[in-house]
Amino acid sequence: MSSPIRRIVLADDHEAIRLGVRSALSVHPDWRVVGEASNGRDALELIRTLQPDIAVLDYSLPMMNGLELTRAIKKEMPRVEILIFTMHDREDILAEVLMAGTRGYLLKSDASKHLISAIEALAVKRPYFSGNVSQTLLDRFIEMASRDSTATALTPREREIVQLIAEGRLNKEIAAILDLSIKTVETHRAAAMHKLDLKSSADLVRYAVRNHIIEP
Amino acid sequence: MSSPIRRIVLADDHEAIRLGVRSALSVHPDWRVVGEASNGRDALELIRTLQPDIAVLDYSLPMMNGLELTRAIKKEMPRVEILIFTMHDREDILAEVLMAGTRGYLLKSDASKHLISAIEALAVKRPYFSGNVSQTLLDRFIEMASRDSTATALTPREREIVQLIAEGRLNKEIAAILDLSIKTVETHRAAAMHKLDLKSSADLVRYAVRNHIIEP
DNA sequence: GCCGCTCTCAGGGAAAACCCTGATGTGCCA
DNA sequence: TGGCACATCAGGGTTTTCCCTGAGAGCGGC
Repeated sequence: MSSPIRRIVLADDHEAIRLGVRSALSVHPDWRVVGEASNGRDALELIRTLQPDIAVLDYSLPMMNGLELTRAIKKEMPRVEILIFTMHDREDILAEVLMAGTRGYLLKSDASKHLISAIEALAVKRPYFSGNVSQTLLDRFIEMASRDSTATALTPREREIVQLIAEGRLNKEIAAILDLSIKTVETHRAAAMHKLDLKSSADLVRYAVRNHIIEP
Repeated sequence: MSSPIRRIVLADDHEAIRLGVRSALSVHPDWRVVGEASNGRDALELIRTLQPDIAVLDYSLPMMNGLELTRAIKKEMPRVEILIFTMHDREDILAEVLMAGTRGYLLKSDASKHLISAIEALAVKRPYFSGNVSQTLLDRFIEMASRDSTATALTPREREIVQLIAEGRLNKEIAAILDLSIKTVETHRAAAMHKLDLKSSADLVRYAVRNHIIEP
């Protein structure tokens, strides 16, 4: 079985680094670097238009740093997986970017050996981290990240309602359970489905199963 | 974590054997023998009323033998797991009862050592077999059994339509794909949901995921 | 040859989901 | 203090699902 194509966008203010990453990624036949940016603002615009699977972002980007950029991307396009690429081996930065929704963190000093593995991990939606980050911090966030996954995009209320829908409840029942009007339930349902780009409620159930919001 | 309660019905024409099985099962705190029958017809009636999780059936039952009984049960109540309990170590019988929908086959000579394991297996919907049945036969049927699971109850057409529904297709789309009228699709959908005792299409999707009809 | 199962389709009505727009209140935070 | 995200609700319409009954054709088993 061949792995699906992964479309990748790079953002780093140093052309040399972009070139290095690009050539490192070229060893993999199914990975396509579809765009590059040298600052955060351009990167966001580029990612909006290209909708890549993975974004490799320098933490210290001009105009808009990797952290702000990550937040912006995750807010708009939660399905884009983000690998933060930095020279800082600092726990506070890692914690920040993890909370912003990143699932990969790679030190530039580790790049040559680990870049491939990091992209591979993100390609199948698994987290990847390098550096001497504390194991406990890592565990805590991996746990959270894999539990939440792309569900980060949903508000708590939406998530709650998605869960009830996926459990097979009718809007009417949900309204009764949560003491809301049916209209409100409909609104949340529609909002969630729109955010996640789901077309039918069957899609929604599969989403909920994949993201461990419910058990199959 | 505590395992859920398993409700069990016994059917054997020898009281002594029922007593033996009952006491063997009593070692397990979560297993309840909720009913006993000494012939096939009574057994079917009992299973209809009690709707147990598991039925332990003698193959050579009076009135209606284990094979016919299995067919009847699986047709009406596919979720009831069946353990055939027999003194015949014969491949043809095994093949018969497997095709009828049994997922457990236990020789009376093996009862003391294997009864517990057999029930344990069925309780978590895994097949169990004892005796010197041929490995190839066994493999072939385990494969089929685990792929089909309780989905045996569905006709091929129903299964096909359940799959498409679970993939998020509308009745209209399914009708177009299979070149049927929407009404026919509705009929199959309703039949499948009724057979499987599903209330909403969300239930149907979860069923499809659990039974590997679709990937989440 | 009749019985039962499967697959096919239909009518018709009730219920629910889906879609869009618009509106109000609340709380946060820059 | 104005903007923004979130949560709440409504009107009003279209589409889809859900539910029921009924029915004919084909096919394999007893």
